[in-house]
Amino acid sequence: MKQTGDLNLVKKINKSIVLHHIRTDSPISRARIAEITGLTKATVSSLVNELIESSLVDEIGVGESSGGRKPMMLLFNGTAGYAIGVDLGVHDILAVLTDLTGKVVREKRVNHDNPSAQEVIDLLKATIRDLINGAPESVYGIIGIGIGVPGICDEDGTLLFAPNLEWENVPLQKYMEETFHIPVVIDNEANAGAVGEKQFGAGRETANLVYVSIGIGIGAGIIIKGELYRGATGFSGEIGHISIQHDGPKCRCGSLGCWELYASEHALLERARQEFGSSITLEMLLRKAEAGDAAIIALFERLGYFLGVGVVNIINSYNPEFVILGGRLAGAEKWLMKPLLQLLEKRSLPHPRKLLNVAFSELSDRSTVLGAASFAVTKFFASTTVSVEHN
Amino acid sequence: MKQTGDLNLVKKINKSIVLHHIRTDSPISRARIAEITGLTKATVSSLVNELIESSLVDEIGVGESSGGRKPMMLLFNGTAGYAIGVDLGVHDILAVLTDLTGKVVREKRVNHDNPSAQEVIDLLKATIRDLINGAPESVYGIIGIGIGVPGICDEDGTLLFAPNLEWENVPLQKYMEETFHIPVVIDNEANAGAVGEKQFGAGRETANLVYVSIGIGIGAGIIIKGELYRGATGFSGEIGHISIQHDGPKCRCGSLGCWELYASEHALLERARQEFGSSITLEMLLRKAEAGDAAIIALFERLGYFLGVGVVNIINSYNPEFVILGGRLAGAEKWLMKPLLQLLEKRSLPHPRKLLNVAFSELSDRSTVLGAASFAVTKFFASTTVSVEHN
DNA sequence: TAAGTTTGTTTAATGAATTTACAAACTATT
DNA sequence: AATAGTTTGTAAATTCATTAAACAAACTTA
Repeated sequence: MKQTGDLNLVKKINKSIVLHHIRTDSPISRARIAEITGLTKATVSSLVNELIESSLVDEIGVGESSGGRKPMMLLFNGTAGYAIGVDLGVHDILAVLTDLTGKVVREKRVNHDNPSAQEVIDLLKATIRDLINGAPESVYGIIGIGIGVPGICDEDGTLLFAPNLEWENVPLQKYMEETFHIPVVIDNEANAGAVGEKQFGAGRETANLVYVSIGIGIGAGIIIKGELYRGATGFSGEIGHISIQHDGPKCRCGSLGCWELYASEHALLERARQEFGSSITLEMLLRKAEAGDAAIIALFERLGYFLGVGVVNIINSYNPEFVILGGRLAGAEKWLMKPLLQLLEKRSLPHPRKLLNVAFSELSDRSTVLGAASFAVTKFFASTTVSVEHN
Repeated sequence: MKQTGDLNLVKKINKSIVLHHIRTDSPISRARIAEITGLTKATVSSLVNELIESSLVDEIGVGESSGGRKPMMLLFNGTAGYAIGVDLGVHDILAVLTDLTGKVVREKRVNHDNPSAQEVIDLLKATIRDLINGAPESVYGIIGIGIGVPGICDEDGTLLFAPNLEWENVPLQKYMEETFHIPVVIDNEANAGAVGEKQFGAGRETANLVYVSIGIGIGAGIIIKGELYRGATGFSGEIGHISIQHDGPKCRCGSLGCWELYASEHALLERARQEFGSSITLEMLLRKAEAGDAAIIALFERLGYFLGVGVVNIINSYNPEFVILGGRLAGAEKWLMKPLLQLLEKRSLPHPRKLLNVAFSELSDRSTVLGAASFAVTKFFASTTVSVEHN
């Protein structure tokens, strides 16, 4: 059912707008917020005072006058609460405690060699418990947990299918909420990564971006008009399984010639092992390329070409302003970027390309974990200031 | 700038909700609307009376009692105004006059053999003028014009690039508004087609669908949560230029192995002409296939296969509930569908496919023209009942 | 015929924003 | 210094759409 309008809705909308400006443009005065938003000074004043009341905003003293009374500057109080962000990887768990601005306060990384789901979940709980116990005192305490997972989830936070973990139908959100009794958000690691890059990384200035997560497979998180696009049922972005060769080799998904068979880290290593022995790792390849090994450099350049093929497909179908490539391959940027850009220049449609930018992640392996924490913070604010999404 | 909330916004939201229910669930009583929406009877009554005042709603007499006073039934007044919808094709113009419910009142189809842009625009104007002159008297008159074009447009209604018309940078919206002095909406024919199918065709029950327009090229219109998705800058959906063979033949777009080189009507005819002579047409192919010509049927089956390859890519990247195939190839459905479905069954990911449906258009060649008219109607209601989109 | 139900309107109350006014604090000018 | 003008933030009165409560009219059922 559609959400109807009433006075409550009006207040929530305006309060969230005011808070948004304090979060992004602070330090800022009441008068300036009124000017920017079009709300009257009286309205802004009233809403700001409620936000101060609820500890989300602080007055930090007077600012510079522009020819009249000095303004009282407002600051978002990032330490009114803390969030947990988790990147549940195939071989390790990266977890962070952030404040409400997304600043990392503590961080834990633990390995697991992919034992049973139960053992990984227990490890996950212990890791989170540890971060919670070490969190500073605050008004709202731990406001929520966000978890990025390497697979497909539904709206209830059940991990439906994670091929590389070999998990199926794990109700992760339920488990976590039963354990910690705070709101939990579960989403795909590429979606979380896209949000991480949008909020804290290379995509801060961009409303439309695609984050391509390159690892064992290839996934993508798509941000449209500043918001994550999830597709019809919440599991879109399986872009690694776009076929770039309709009669190519068979993929485990059933299709033929999927992009991730050519352009993933896994594909690179497979090929390198065929040519140079089975014990080779990405770190070794990077070292050899750095030392000038032409055969290895050629291998990276070939990968750059195939990355480009898929990126052209992304550009032509999603038309983003920014494509951000994430994952450990960022370390090979210097060999990948040239063939990739050459291919884009040659092959993408002129109109979509005009505004386009391609870059590797700025956050290295933190995009997902920061995005996951950001999910928790967003959910917190949605419940306190605006809650339009009820359906 | 974000839209702030005030009483005006509340009223617009609620009025549009009430009108929406009268448009879709009529005949319906005030009491029933209050029940469905959660608004009070008093609020609904007040809003309905304003809608009656503005001629958009009529009382059509009392309905059946369910044990008390008989309800006064309300009906949307579809003839309070009329809209023009146009499908500007490469070889012809199809234009319709519809009422506010989308019902076609008059229709005109004229051929043009792609002369200069100016001549086509003059023909377009004459065609529209003719429909306007023949429109019935109504309260609001002609409320707007929607035009679907075979190319890429910007937000100002300029046709940036239409390869098959050989047009570039034609400010069509400006021309039309200067001529007719009513609101004009310009959009890609595939986008219009998607909206047409969503409103009036196979996609009525579906919130997430992709309409694939197969003609000289292949385009797509994407509907997410009931709304058209336009990508970052308004020219997304160039899905025909997704490469399905990274080292395939060169496309006019610059890339290699684009889907439309394999699966468009144009590609089919090219191949047929190579094999069976240069004078062959789609109609001839259909007739021969109908007569049992195995070579021709094989040609269609091959096309079905390649349609499937692209549809799998669409499913994996957009994850829609429904893929609707439009264009003249609908006539070959019986030979295309089997290889297409076989391919889907084999190649698409299990989760996205679960809810998926694939079908040919129900509206034959009217999807675009009806969608275009619907654009005009939507714009009209946006300006009279809700106008949130100002930025 | 009486009792209960449903519809739709009327009236009063609520509350969030706006408008207007204003005091406080500051800068610039004479 | 004194004065004028500007800017900030609050206060009081007004506006207006919704809600809640009451009610009259119209209808069904026992």
